Amino acid sequence: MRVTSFPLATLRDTPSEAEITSHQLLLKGGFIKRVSSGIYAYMPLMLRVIEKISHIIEKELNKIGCSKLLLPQLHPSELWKKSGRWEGYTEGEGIMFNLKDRQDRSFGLAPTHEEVITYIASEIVKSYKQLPFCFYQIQTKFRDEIRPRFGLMRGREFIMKDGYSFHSSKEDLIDFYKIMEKSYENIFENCGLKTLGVEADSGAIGGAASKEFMVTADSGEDSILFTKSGSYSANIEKAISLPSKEKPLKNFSKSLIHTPNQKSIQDICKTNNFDPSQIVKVIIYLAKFEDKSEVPLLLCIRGDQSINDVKVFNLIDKTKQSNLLTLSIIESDLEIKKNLNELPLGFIGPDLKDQLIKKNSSWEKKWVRIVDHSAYNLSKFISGANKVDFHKFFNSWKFIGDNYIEADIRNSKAGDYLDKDSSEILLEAKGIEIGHIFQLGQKYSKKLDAKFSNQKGLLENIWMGCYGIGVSRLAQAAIEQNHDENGICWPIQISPFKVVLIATNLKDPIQEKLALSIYKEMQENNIDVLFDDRDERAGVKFKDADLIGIPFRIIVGRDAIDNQVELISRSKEIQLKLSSKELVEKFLNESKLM
RNA sequence: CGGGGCGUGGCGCAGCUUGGUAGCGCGGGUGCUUUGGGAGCACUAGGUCGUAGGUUCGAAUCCUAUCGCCCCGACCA
Repeated sequence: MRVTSFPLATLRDTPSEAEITSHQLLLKGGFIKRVSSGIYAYMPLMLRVIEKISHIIEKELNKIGCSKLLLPQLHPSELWKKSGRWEGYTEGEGIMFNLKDRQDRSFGLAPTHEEVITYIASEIVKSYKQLPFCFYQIQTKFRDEIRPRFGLMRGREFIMKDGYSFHSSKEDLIDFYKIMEKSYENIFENCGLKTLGVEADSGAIGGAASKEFMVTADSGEDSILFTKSGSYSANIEKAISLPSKEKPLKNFSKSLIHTPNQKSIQDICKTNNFDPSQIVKVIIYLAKFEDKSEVPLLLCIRGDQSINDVKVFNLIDKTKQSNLLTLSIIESDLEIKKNLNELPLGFIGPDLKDQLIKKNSSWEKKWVRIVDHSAYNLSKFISGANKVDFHKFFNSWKFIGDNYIEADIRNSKAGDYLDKDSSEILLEAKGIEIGHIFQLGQKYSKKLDAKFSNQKGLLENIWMGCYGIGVSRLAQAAIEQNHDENGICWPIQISPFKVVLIATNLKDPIQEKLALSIYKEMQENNIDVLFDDRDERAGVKFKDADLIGIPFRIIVGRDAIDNQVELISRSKEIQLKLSSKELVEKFLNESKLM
C-alpha cells in the first residue's frame, strides 16, 4: 500500500486525553479515533492489525475443529429473561444497552452471546451423535461500562472473539477445555505476545473452572500472583496461599487495654508497640439477597491481611437458596444508626453481640461470623473490646463457640507461601486480561432448555464451555508490551505491515525508479509492504515509521545509483547494506527469524 | 454513582484572579530555498472561547444551569 493512498493521520503532540502509553501511541499514530467515550473508529492501519490477529485466531481454532459463524447483535429480551440475566444486565448498574422496537418489544445489544448460541444449539442438537462441536465468531460487543478507560482497553464497543463448545459429558467438556487452553497459548504466542495463564474466579458468567490469560504490564488493571518457577499462578480474586508467620505475642496480665483514639491498626501498633500480625481486624459487611433478605456479616482477619470480597461473596452465596446480589462494607452513619445500637467503630471485637442489632432493623438479627484462617490460627491476639477507646487481649477463640464459619476470605499477597511444605513464595504483577476460558457446565443449557438424547436414549442438558479473546484489547496490550521512546514496536506477526519502504529523496529519478521496482517486486512476492511515497523529507518518514512501529525498513538513498539499499529492523538489531537484487530474499530470511 | 480535574482553530497550550471583543507553538495551504532523523524564509486559510440562560454599556473572563471528556473506586474481553 502507498502512504498517499490514505491519510496517515499521525500527530506531532500527544492528545491530552490519553494516559497510558499504548493509548497515547494509538492516537498519536492515527490508529484510532475517538467518537465518544469508550467508542472508537479503527483506522486503516488499526484494522490491518485487527485482521492479522483475527486470522491467527481463526487458523488456530480451525485447527482444533471449531467452526466460525456470525451471530446477531440485537437480542430479544425473552432469551435473556429465560437465562435469568435480563434484569441484572439492564437494571441498576447493568451493563447491557437496551432499547425497544416500534412494537414496543425489548431488545438488548449483545454484551456476550451465551443465550443466543444456547438457543441455537437447542434447536439443532438432537442426539449425542452430533456432539461435540464448537462455534466461534469475531464481532463487535457492546457493554455500557461503568467507566470506559484507556482507549481500547475498556471500551463500550469492542471486538471480541467468543467461542462456545457443546458436549455430551462433563468429561468431554474438560478434555476440550484443555485443548482450548493449549490453543489459546498458541494464539498468543503466534501474536508475538508474552502471556501468563492464571486461575480465575468465573464471576458473572458462571460455571466451574476458568482461566484467564494475562499480558503482564504495569498499566494492567488486574493483580496476579505467581511463583518464580511457574508452578502456580492465579489472579488475586482466586489465589490461595499461606500468609507469612505472625510475630509472637507475649501474655498480658489484664485483658483490657486502654487505647484512646487509636482506631486504626497502625495507631494501636505504633502506640503500644504491637505488630499488625498480632491484631485481629473485625469488619462488618451487609449481604443483600434477591429475596430481599439482608444479612449482616462480621468478618475477622489478621491485622496485616486484607479481605477478599470475591471469596466472601462466593462463600455467602452458597449459604442461601436465594441469589446474593450485593455485598458491601457497612460504613454509612445513617445505616449504622438505623440498624444498630451504639457500634464502637474502630474498637469492634470478634465477640460483638447479636443484641446490638436493633429489633426493628430490616437485617437478620444475628451476625454471620466468618473467621479467616489467618485470624483463627492465632492462639493469642489483640482485638477491639467493643467499647470505645479500649482493646482487649484474647488468649483463645473459645468464646466464639460453634457459632462461626472458618474459611479463606483473605487476599493473597506477594511474599505469601504457596503451601505448608513449600519454600516457594508468591510474586505479584499487574496484568491485562486478554482471554478467558470457562467450563460453563449446564448452567445455560438448563435455563434455555437445550437438551440432547444421550446413549441411553434419555434427555440430558448439553455440557458447555465458553472461550473469549478481547481482540481489540489484545492489539492495544501488544503495544503496552512492545514500545520504546520513539513509538510502537509491533510484533511482526500482527504488525499492519511487515516492512516500510522509504526513498530519502523521491525527486531523485534514480531513487524513484529503484524504489518503485522494489515496491513492485515485494508486492509480487506477497510481502506486506508500505511504500512511503509522500513528498516529505527523510526525517519525517523515519519518525513516522518508528511511531507506527513497522518492524522492518528499507531505505533507498544515496547508494541507489549503485543499486545498493539498506534493510534495517525497527530495533536496529539488524542493519544491512545490500544490493537491491538480493533484497527480497534477504528480507524473507530475516523476517522469518523474528 | 461518589471523589478529583478539564472543555479556547486539526493537536498541544496561554489568556480568566483584576470584564474592553482572542493569542502562541505545532499542524494545513501557496511560493522559493533545502533534502539520511519531525528544515528555513515569506505570504495565507482556519475559532459562535462546549451549550443555554443571566449580570453588565460591554463576558473566553463574573453568576446559574446543562452537556461532554479525562483520572481514582465498584464492572470486565
